[in-house]
Amino acid sequence: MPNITLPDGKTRQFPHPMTVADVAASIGPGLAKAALAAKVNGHLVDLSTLITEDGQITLITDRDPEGVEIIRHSTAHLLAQAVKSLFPEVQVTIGPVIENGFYYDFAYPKGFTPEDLERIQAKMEELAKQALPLQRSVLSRDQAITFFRQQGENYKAEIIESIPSNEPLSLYQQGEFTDLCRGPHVPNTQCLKAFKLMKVAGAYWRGDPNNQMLQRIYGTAWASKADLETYLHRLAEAEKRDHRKIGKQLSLFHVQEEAPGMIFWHEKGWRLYLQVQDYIRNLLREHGYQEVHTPQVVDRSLWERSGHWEKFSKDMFTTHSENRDYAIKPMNCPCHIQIYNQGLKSYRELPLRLAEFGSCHRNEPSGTLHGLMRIRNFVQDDAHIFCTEQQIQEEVSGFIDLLFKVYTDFGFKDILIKLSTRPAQRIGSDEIWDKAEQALELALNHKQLTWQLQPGEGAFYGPKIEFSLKDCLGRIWQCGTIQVDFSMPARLGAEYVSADGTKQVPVMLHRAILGSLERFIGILIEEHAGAFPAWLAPVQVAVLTITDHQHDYAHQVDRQLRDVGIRAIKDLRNEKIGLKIREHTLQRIPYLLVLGGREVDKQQVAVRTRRGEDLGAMTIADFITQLQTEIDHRQ
RNA sequence: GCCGCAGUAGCUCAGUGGUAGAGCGUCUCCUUGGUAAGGAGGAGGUCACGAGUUCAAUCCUCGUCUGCGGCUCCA
Repeated sequence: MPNITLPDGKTRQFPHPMTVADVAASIGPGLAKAALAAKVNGHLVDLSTLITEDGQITLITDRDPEGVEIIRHSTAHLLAQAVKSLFPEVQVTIGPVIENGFYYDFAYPKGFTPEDLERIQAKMEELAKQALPLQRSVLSRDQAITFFRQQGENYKAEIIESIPSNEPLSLYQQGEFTDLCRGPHVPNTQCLKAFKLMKVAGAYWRGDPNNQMLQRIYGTAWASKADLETYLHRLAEAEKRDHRKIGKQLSLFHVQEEAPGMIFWHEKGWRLYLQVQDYIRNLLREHGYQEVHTPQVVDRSLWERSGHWEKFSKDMFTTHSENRDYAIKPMNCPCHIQIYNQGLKSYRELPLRLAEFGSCHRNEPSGTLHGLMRIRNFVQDDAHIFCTEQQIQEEVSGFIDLLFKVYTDFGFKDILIKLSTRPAQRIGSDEIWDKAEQALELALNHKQLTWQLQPGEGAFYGPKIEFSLKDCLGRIWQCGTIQVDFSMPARLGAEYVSADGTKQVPVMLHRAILGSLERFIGILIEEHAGAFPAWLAPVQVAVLTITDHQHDYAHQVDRQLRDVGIRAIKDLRNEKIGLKIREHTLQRIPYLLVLGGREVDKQQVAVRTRRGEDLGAMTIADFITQLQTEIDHRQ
């Protein structure tokens, strides 16, 4: 006699056990039709689940986020079914839900072509129309292994073998196709109305590069065709923000074959770059950092002592001269320790903060290069803080404050924070790891930040916090970081004299706020879609003449702007004002000053913004005051 | 590095086994025009690079380089 409580608090009593679908039907035919699954006492279950005991039931439809996830998961099964029916020799593996969709990995050495994808999509649509029921059954582990081995599905059998033996396994069958799955799933394939296969890619079995390469098919799935269209439209809009595209349109930078993974910065891109760098440079000076500069090319012996040569030599660019091997520096820290080591340091000098905009080269694998985001030559807003163990937490705390100020100034709000703790292979005692991890954790918690723990993901030399931002397509890129290092100062002989007169090894904190300036600027470009706030805009003002009678006045206006440090250009071409406005608007220049006969007569400028607003005519002095306020406030 | 796809004018792209085309831009001329494209004419390409097949390759095959989408990696 199950007693069922619904979300509105009402209870219903049933004379005998019923399925979830029956419960839905008892509430109303509309719900019975819309229901995809249900949550019974907090657990997601199928509509076919038999309810034998009292419980809380929430029915799930495609209006619930869980409902959309179930649709995505079932669409992954539909994909597998379609692939198996078109390509019987393929073996299935796994097919999870991801953000906005799903993927499924198949073992298929021949690989799928784009044409195959179209055929698969068509097959899926056909199978969806057939309204095939998804039927759940439960097998023992051994039965399941035998079942999949018989089907020739060795990957599935391998997955089951790794599941603890006492757990029963559920299988879902739709038509000819059966897949191992925890569920729940939609009741039949007709519930899958809006999906699209997006791309094929290689993926290693179990994420291990030593294993076989599988074929991964990515797809997106939604509750309705309208949602799917909205998503595809959003995607197309997001692609327009791509920093590589905007970099070309606005002539900020380019790359070419002769220098893979390295950037040719054009004038406008470089102004943006310098603007970002100057901002950080001033901030670091205000916050007690000493800016230094160290060599690009350093003898191999230093890298041997730091440990880089042994561990990372294949990822470093090297050069050779007069019987000596050199490495082009992949990072600044060993060089900073050389500066630290000049002269005996006292505990009174700590914390000592050395900063450098050092150009670093890393020979990243070719397949990982990506626009400005992942490159082989980059500059970090890098600094190393030499301090005592007791000073770690305060330094970390101060750093996080500084980082948030910077990210806010640049207009970022969505910042992902991760704390990575001790890996299996590491140096340093457990006590010191405890202390360092606690210092990082406390610093995060004191600021009430949400963060994610990544156990075992720390560097071998110490734990770290990472601050990441998303690009226009939602890909996550690490930007800021702070890492505790127990290893390198000792390896390279850094010491200080403590209060009791003994020599001690300082702790070193590696830290960067922006991380790679190139990567940060890449994300900045996408965040603003190239329409930078005035304080960052490579060109802040364009002075446009209507006819050549205004040339002298345009020179005058341009001169006045430059005299106060405003980045201006003038456009004196023999073109109509409409064309000039169009072109400079497309170049995302914040302010356009239109000069015609009227402006010359009144000694004014007519101001138009890149958003198309007409701010009217004003004196150049008024315009400068207004713009400078905007720049000063980083609006 | 691995899997797949791509590389044609400065840019965006079309195209074909018989040595190439559009729009925009550039250049010249006309036009002096008031808030998102004024008009006319001209120039511009070793079809990424190297081999092979063929009477003939930008097109087909193989290799290399680079880019794009993923995977792995990211001191």
